Amino acid sequence: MTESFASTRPIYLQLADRINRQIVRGDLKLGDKLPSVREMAIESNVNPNTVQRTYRELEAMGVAESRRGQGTFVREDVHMFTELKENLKREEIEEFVRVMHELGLQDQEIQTSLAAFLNRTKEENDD
Amino acid sequence: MTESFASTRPIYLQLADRINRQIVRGDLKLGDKLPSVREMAIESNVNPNTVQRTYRELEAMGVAESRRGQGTFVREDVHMFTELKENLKREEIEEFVRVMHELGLQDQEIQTSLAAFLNRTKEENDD
Amino acid sequence: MTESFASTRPIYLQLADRINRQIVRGDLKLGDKLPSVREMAIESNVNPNTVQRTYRELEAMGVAESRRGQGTFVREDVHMFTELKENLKREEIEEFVRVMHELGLQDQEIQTSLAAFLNRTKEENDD
Amino acid sequence: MTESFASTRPIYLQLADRINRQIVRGDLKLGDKLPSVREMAIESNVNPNTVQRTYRELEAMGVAESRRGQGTFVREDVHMFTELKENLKREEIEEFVRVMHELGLQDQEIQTSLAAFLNRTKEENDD
DNA sequence: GTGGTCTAGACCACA
DNA sequence: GTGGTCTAGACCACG
Repeated sequence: MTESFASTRPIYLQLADRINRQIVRGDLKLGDKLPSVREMAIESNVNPNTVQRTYRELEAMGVAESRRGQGTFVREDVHMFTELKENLKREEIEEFVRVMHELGLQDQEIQTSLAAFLNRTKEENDD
Repeated sequence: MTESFASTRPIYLQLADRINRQIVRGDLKLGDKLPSVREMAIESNVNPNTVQRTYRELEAMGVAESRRGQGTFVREDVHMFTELKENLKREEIEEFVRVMHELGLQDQEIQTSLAAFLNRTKEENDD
Repeated sequence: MTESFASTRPIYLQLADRINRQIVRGDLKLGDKLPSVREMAIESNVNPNTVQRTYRELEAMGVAESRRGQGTFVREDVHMFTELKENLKREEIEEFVRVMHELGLQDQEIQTSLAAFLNRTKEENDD
Repeated sequence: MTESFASTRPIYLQLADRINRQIVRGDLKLGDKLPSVREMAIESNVNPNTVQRTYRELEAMGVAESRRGQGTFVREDVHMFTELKENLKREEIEEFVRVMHELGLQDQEIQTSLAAFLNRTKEENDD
């Protein structure tokens, strides 16, 4: 039997991913306060317990810290930021390379195809 | 309001994607018979109509052809195969570039990071 | 055994044909909104899914475009219009020639008969 | 309300049409015996009464004649044959011209388009 | 058996 | 409201 559909990564991790990306993009700055558990639960249409678990996860990853009575904040740690960015980058690259290998491409071809694509879109924007 | 989760690509397209990848990988050869609509429906835990729609989609894309009373087959057309492979490649690259841009990387940095990653893993395999 | 009767062209295609003819005749102008799926289903005494399929077909043919939440529209593309008209013409001619051949006429005779008919009706109108 | 689908010409007339075409094509010769009502009913998947009505219609049109105790035969009348052929031809041409006019073509253009089509298919067969 | 069509009815996403 | 997707289940046509 083939696998089913309906992507299965737990919601609390999907939410953590999203917040991580917001940090790396700069939509969330170091030191910023995250929405309260309840706010975030409403915004994201999930259960507050799920958000709670996401925030715990972010703490465990060293990305956020909760301050009793004040809320949860992005840690003010440049090293964390750099590392987070590197991690996301690495994960994306790993996945990309894995899939391209699956499509039968060699390392060299992957780089060539990427370069060609970037040149193509660059030219389009030059028009 | 933030977007919700799992706003999934329609099942019939996910299934088409999966079949396309099987063809490009060589798990399905040109001329191979796909599972019957009913078989595939059971394998994939979806309704036969959904599979029907997938097969119709594959036919519209020129990837498969249905022979009434016999089944649905991968078209024996090398040109199709080449094009399909190119399309999947392009889509993966587009998505990769999109995400990397979202992480704040410039075109140049994307290429550098990829090259670095490939060198690193290459050295590991050389060990 | 002789063939049965009324082995009809699928309803969703008959409906597409009808709409195409309305466009070519000018009953539907480029950019016009088609009746909503539900309206058309009632007007035509068919299931909404059947209309949906018709509209999907028209979209695949490049004749219509669906705008989620707004409706389905005749594409505003003169090239499409010209091509559609040519296609309908060709199909009618093919069918006509096929039937006339079946009645035992040669290509030359078909043209002669048509010319005679047109002259006859022209004279009638001159009266 | 738009018209419904499911073509409505009565079966007994559809069957008469079919027989007429067989005569004009020469599949049925003058003087040939038509299948018995029962045979034809089985062949055509219709009720014997329907066939009976078809044969009556063919008699009324002067195309067939029933001989008590022997069956129904194509009338041995060359004039009838010529006229029948002319009628079918005329009907097809009328319909064709009607539709082409509906597509916006002038008499002259109809002839030109037909000639072009015949030349095109002729060349293909010359290949 | 196969794929193809159609219906009925549900729910979702967009706006 | 709109179109889009999915399910359930029926029936047909081809071979």
